Amino acid sequence: MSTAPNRRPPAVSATAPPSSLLLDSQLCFALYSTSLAMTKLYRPYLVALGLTYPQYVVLLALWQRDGLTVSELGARVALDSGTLTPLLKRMQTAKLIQRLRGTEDERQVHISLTAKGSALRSKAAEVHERVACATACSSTERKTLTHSLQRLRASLLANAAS
Amino acid sequence: MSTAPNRRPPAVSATAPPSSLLLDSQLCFALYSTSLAMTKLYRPYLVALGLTYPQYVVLLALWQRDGLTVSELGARVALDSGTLTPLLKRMQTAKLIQRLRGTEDERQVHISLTAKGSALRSKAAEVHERVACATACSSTERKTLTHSLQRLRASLLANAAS
DNA sequence: GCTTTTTACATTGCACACAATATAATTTTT
DNA sequence: AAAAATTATATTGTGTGCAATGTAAAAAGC
Repeated sequence: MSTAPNRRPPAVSATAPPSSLLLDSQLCFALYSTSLAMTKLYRPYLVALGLTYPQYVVLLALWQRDGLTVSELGARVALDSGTLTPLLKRMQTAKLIQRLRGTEDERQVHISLTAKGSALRSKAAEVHERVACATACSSTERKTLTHSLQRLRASLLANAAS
Repeated sequence: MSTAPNRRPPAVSATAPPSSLLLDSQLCFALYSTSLAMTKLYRPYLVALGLTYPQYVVLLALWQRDGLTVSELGARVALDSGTLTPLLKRMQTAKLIQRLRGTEDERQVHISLTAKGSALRSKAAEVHERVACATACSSTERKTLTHSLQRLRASLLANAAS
């Protein structure tokens, strides 16, 4: 690696970039950076429960409906087997879930909560409270934003790779 | 791994979970899954340019202001050196950027665009257009949502680890 | 019934994210 | 000015995300 001049080059390109390419004007970056910030906010609370954020999401899905197959879970949390298989194995090692091969259809693997996994639900509710506070949004504002994001997500999925 | 009963257990827990823990009611999951969906939408367009999404974000920052140090860039895109250092090395290998050790302060590394990196800007503008279409949002709707997310992000950062 | 196709999950490889730690250069303190 | 503290970047290790591929079971076609 060579050396750079002491003073930085002109701050802005000679030809000003179109305003659409300004980092802070982009919806995608607002989404990306806010999602990372949300995960960072969750981290210390979840670490205290021995969880990562994606593992927490999997538990949310299972608390709502236990015994899902890997692909049903994948559809629910929008992750594929390449992500879920190792994640679920770690959760099994942590004794949060069981992975049971289906008897009716032996290709399927059913994921079910252990007592330990079920018991985390009440602590998760506390975490949710703390995070909700940190958003500095009213319940109504959170709901409105959640709906906007869900609508956007539906559009993005509908128009993917088209 | 053992075997599971053919029929899944009762769909919903005996004690219904508090509505706040329903996956689809959570702002955090709406953020997380929508951000992943956005990245997925970008992927094919960016692959055609030899970029990943975080690399595209770094280019957006550099097109706006070239010659940033690693930490200035990190502040701009909300990523730390553990993420940026290997990412920037890959971008250097791809001849998109240069990494130049500072002469005034030799701890710093200045990141500057190569001709190839600068030239990608016009193609990125095309990608932005296509993605904007796929959001199925008006320009006004996108701006409103972007501002809401920026406000949320500021609150999350302000209340992190408190 | 047997082959072909499809489906469900697992594996591999690459690129993030990030905590924790290391290293070297600068600044501050004394 | 020498020692201590701080700062800037790099390294290591763990855990995602995801494309591409592999494998085995089930379904479809003949």
